[in-house]
Parts: sequence; C-alpha cells; structure tokens
Amino acid sequence: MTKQVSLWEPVYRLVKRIPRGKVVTYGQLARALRLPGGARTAGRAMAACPSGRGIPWHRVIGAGGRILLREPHASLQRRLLESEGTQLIEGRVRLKLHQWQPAKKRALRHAVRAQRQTAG
DNA sequence: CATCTGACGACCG
DNA sequence: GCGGTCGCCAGAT
Repeated sequence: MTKQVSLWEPVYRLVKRIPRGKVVTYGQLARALRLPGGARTAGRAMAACPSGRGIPWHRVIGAGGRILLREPHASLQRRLLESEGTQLIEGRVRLKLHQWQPAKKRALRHAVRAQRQTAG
C-alpha cells in the first residue's frame, strides 16, 4: 500500500488556503511546491481535483490571469470568481488586484506533511 | 510496453 | 495580440 493518497495532495492543500477574492496561477503553484514538471503538473493536479472537499478550484488560473478551462467549465469558473468579487477584464483576472502570494516556507511545510501522509 | 492526452507556460515569428 | 513549438510527466487506453 504505497499510494493511497493522491500525489496531488500538496497542491490541494495549498489551493485550499487561497482566500476568497484571491487567485493563484498554475505556475505559482508549481514554483511554490517545487512540482516536478512545472505548471503542467499543477494543471494535471487540478484536472484531477476531487469534488466534495471544499477545494476552491476556481481560484486557480493560467498565466496572465487567463481562464484555461474549456466550456462550459470556463463560464462557471468565471461566474464563481465574479461572485466572490474578483474582477475580470476581457476574460482575464486582474492579477494586480487579486493575485495571492503564498508564503513559500509555509507552502513547503504543508507539502512535506502531505508527502509523509503518502509515505506513511 | 507504446502511445495519447492534457485545467501550462516560455519563446518565437 | 495570435498561433505554433517545445519541454515536462502522470494516467488512461
């Protein structure tokens, strides 16, 4: 029994910490958690995001504030963002106003916890 | 085992 | 600003 917990656990942990009205990019997640493979890895993690755990998946967006989902999910994400006060212009989140910056050390500590959970 | 498929992002023309 | 290429890698088929 090695991998009961998803490899993406650290990603979800970090995403859960994104405050209302704030967003992070896939690249940010990758850098904060030192994900191998970079932003794409963050993207894969989010694609496999489990529902029912209160993970604010809609607060994760592409570089430059772009929504990268395909319809109809893109519309939902946009709607959710707007509903919590996040401002968009031309379909892009105003990162200047809403980009959240996780404390890297904290993020890594969470990642370590998750990995221990995976290993143990 | 081979191959395909992505919720990426940097780079280039 | 827009489309194409490339590196990257876990899961699915």
